[in-house]
Order: sequence, then structure tokens, then C-alpha cells
Amino acid sequence: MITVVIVEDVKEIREGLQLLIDGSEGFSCKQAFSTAEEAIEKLPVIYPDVVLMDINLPGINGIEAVRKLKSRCKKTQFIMSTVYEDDESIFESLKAGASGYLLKKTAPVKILDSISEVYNGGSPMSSQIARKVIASFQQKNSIDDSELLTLREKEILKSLAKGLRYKEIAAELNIGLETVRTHTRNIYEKLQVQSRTEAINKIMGQ
Amino acid sequence: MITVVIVEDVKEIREGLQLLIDGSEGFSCKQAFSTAEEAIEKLPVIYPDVVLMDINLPGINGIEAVRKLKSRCKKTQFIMSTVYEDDESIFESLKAGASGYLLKKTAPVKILDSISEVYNGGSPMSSQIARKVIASFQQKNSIDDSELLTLREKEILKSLAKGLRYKEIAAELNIGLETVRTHTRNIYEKLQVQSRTEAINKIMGQ
DNA sequence: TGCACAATCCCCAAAAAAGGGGATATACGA
DNA sequence: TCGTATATCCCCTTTTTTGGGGATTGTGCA
Repeated sequence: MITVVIVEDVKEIREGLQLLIDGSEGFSCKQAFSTAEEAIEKLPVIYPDVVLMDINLPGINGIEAVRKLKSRCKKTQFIMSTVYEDDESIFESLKAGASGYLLKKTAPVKILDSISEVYNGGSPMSSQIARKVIASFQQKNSIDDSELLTLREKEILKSLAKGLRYKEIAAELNIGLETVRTHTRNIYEKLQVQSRTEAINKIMGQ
Repeated sequence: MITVVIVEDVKEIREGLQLLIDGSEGFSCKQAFSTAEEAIEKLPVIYPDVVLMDINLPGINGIEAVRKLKSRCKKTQFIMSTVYEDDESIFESLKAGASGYLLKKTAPVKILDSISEVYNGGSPMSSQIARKVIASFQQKNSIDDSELLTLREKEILKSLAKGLRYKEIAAELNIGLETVRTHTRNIYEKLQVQSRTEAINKIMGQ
């Protein structure tokens, strides 16, 4: 039995979804809210398996609601519900903690399928959205890609990023403390920064 | 016309793919390699639109090959080709820079579809893989999730992560330098670390 | 041959960070 | 009301980092 909560401001859609879910084998609609504020307050108590969250809500929107709720309901999966396949807001929703989305025009059977799929560890999405998602996590331009730094400097920077002290780096690489310092100074010079954290942020791509 | 290169060690599959692609309207197979080493050497010269890369290659595997090639062929899209839908290696491929994958048993028409889709900015993938991908980029914003730190401490830690100096943080938050120091000490105490970088690594989740 | 560059080391000094000890005010709950 | 937690500030000290000036060796290229 998958427990579901609906957050949707339009009465007809909200009640339609509720009827669909409660009328289907294996699904139970615990509650339906019409505002994000109400959901934020009461959801942690209900703690359902899946939430169908409308993106365009009056007041706090669905994306913000997910952001606030995901940290308090770690096992709850959020599915965003939207009229248009707006890449940007879907992408933002996923960043905020949603696991999938569905269009409001989706056929009832497909809605139930999506809920099951999300409940079972999947994340149905179009291939365009998928590309945006993977692009965003590939963007960790690794230290190794830098053409600016020499091999040794990259090694040093990796150790700096680990949080090692100069003397620890020196020991690890079997070189003198002063050598570590020289490399560090050259790295800072090349990256135009004044501290370890700035260097890491710059090369890792904030 | 989409230009394609194949990297596949099994002769029959390689030649089959080549025939399929060259025999289809709008596709051109520029070359087919049997090893990653050869591909790594010659691909930057050919610079095709799409590469079909086998994951299980003798010597350097397909994932490593993508890692090395993606930085040099930024506009080339890589599609991984594999026998089993092995979540872990597909996920690793995407991290390395691939844009999609397809199973070897896929029907020829579907293969061409996938190439087109990837060429046109999509990333076809199963919903299970999609979940792993979004999970990996969601866990970036985790400072706020910490139950251990107070609100103020989280603010301070965010500023520390930006690379600001104590005096800059003090100015930003309109508090004294000593207050910043106190918070920092409490943060380090709670996280059981001894430096800024360690704290950032710990809370951001290495 | 000579020059640039990478990697190694050294000295001096100042700035910043980290560790130790405190203090005060406020708010919140047992 | 008392204790606890949070946020604010101050002192002293040591360690670490950063910035400036060097130097030497080897390698590879013009």
C-alpha cells in the first residue's frame, strides 16, 4: 500500500486525483492540501510515501515547499505536477529534492504508474531533462583538466583540498616543507587567489 | 548528417554497427576502432558528433576512455554500449562525461533513434539510472540539513566555505571578529575537525 | 649553447587561523 | 527558578599560512 498526499490548489484537479488514488488497488490518499503552507505544517506528521506537488501554487510555490520538506521527510518521494513541460522549473524542482514530475494532462493510469515507479526507486523523466541533470553534475571540472597547473602542482592542490597541512603534504609526497610552500605559492599566483579555500573553489568550479 | 565513430572490440558487432550507420540516411560512420587506446589517440582528429563506446574493452575500458576524451572533444557526445544494464558502470560513465547509453540487444532502429536523440540534446536513460543521477547532484546543498549546527553556525560555515577571512565574515554579518572565531571553534568542535577545509569537506559530504 | 620551466630547497617576516582560558545577555524549557 | 543553549565579545598563545626575497638541479627545446 503506497500512501500518497496531494498538494494542489485547483479543487477539481485535487479531488479528481484523490478519487483516482483512493479508488485504486494498492494506493491510499492520506490527505489533500490546497496550499504549500498547510502542507509544510502537516506533512511531517503524515509522513507519506509519495507527495504529488503542484509547482504553481499561490503563496509559497511547490519548489520552495519541496526544499523545505525534503530535509524533514527524507523517505518521502516528491513528484512535481505541472501543466507545461517547463525545463527550467522542473530542473529546479529536482535540485530542490523532487524525484520526478508529471504533466497534468497525463492519463490516470500513467499517473499511478509514475507513483509506483517513484516509490520503487525510479525517476521517470524526458531525455531533455535528463541531459540537463547529468550536465549539472558532470560540471565538476576536475583538477586534472586544468592546463594551467603542472602535474606536481595538481598533486599539491589535491592534497590541499583534502585539508592536509603543509607538513603532512610534504611527508606524503616525500618532499620538503619549503617545496610544498613554493608550489602552493605558484598555484595561488596562477589561479589569482590568496588562500587555500579560494583555490579549491576556483579549480573545482563553485 | 551526423558523424559517428564506433569503439567496440568484438569484430562482428563493430562491423554490424558500421553497416547499420553507414547504410542509414543522415548518418555517417567515420571510423571504427577496436581498442580504447587507438580511439584516444585518433578521435580528437576525427572529432565526430557522436561516439558509440563499448564499456567492456580490453586494456583501457570505455569509461576511462570517455574520461580522457571528453575534455579534448567537448562537442562530441558519448553513448555507452553495454550488454547488461549495470547501474553502477552506467552511472560511472555518465559521471565520466557520457550523455547516454544503450544495450547491445537494442533494435537497430532504436540505436539510430538514440544517436539522433543524443545529438539533439537529449539523454535517454531508464528511470532507475535517472534517480541515481539526480540523487548524486541533490546531495550538494547539505549544509542546511545538518542538525548538529545552529543557524548562525551554518551561516558562518557557508561563509568559511566561500573562502572569506574572519574579518570579512564579521563585516558581512555585522558581528565582531571574536564572535566569528567563537562560532568557528564551536563548529570545529562539533564536527571534530581542526581546520576550515576539513569542516567544509565533512559537512559537504566528500 | 643558452634559455625557459619544472621541481626542489632556504631565509625572513607578517597575517591569519586555531586552541586555551574566560565573560555577558537572552531565551527557552524542565 | 535553575540549568541549558545560543549568540555575542575579550584575553593570551601557538601553529599555520601567506608573501617577499632568493638558490640549485635537471630537462627539453630553439
